[in-house]
Amino acid sequence: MLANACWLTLAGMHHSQAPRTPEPSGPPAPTAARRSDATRAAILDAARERFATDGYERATIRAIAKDAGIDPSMVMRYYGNKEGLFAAAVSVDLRMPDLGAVPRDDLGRVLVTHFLAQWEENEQLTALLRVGAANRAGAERMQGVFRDQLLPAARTACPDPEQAPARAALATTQLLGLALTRYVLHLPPVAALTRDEIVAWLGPTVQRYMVAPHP
Amino acid sequence: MLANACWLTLAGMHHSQAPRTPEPSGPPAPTAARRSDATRAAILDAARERFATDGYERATIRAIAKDAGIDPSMVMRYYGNKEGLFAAAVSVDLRMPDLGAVPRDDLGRVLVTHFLAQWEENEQLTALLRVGAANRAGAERMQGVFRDQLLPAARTACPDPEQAPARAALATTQLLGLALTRYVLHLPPVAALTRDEIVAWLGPTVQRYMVAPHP
DNA sequence: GTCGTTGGTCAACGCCCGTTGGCAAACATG
DNA sequence: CATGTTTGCCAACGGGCGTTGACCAACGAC
Repeated sequence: MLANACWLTLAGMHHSQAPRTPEPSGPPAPTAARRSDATRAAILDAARERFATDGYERATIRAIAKDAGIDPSMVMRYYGNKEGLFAAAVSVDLRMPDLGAVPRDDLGRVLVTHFLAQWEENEQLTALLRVGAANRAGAERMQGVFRDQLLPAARTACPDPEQAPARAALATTQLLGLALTRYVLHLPPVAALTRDEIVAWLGPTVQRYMVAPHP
Repeated sequence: MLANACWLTLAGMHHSQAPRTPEPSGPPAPTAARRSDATRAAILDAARERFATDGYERATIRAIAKDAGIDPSMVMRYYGNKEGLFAAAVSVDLRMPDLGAVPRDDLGRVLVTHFLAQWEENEQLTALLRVGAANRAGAERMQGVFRDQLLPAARTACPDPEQAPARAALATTQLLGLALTRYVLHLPPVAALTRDEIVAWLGPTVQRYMVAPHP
């Protein structure tokens, strides 16, 4: 989950910590529990919330540290720098279902329902969207999510896999537009829609983008 | 155009300038030409570009002034503060056509075509989108554009004007999602689409959101 | 008990930001 | 030419930022 911690530059992780215990062949835990795990988790929680509500620049390390109840220098020790913190705090997993197993006529509804649920239970998605709009590096991170998670799923659903990138991208325009207007801009008429209304309206759109013949 | 210059706080415009010439009943020009108009325009141009490419926080007054070839203090004198500069630089006019005169079956294609053209010839739209995603005040500004420009246009096009807010909002999710992925995130498969392809794919979507019966 | 390791605080550095006020040149007006 | 206004530059301010390194307390192994 912390695999790609170096995100914009390659300079981060000066204070990276290796696990202490050299595997005494005891329990099968690959990394031992550290005494500071609670603090680390508190930092990540605070960071996720700040990044989601304030965006990258306005989410200061000092504010995140204060939210977590510790000193700003702890953030630096555990995550190297601000970029490392963002990389550690925001590791999006869309939990894409197996689209091959979904009845073809339900694809649109299933996708919209899935994304609505993901977005409302995981504030990392809003954080990533905000930073993606603010930052070139954030935009590249979003491209990575599209490439590594959405595209493979689309390939299993599209009739012609060669069309998968375009079709997945079209669906993404609709789904990200919904997220932007509803969770970031808070456009009143969008925020007022119920989930069922959104699925009823957007489902056919995504359905068409995914499987309808090229217009 | 500079009407609502005070944007976030009410503190701006300390150095607001009134026109000097007290209307000598000469030419019908309401405000006389100032010697500094070229500089003012250069500042606004540089500000629009910086806000569009860097977003609000990273677009510094110092960088904008350097781009315009003048001293940062000039920006303060002419536009009060950073918020005043943004308000002056970004005054979006979507130039909405009279949708009542558009054949009902062409509504979707006309709207998508119009937005594509607007977006590609006016970098203020990208600037506003970036700031809207970064900033609560920016988001409110986008809400204002929706309320004052999109909604009135939608009322003349929707069969039932009572449904206009929801229908205009749905169309906005699709159009802003396109702008976000194409002009901000630069998602490769979206950037690769031609304008005609976009119109062919998104036109029916917007058409349905605007006039199709409630699902 | 002793001592290395870990968790955590504190004070500060250097930088860049928005912003301010003073001053010099260019201009306009009589 | 003399005077007031506009245009512009310069140097600085106060503050917040990311970041660093010294220092202390608690813990764990032997």
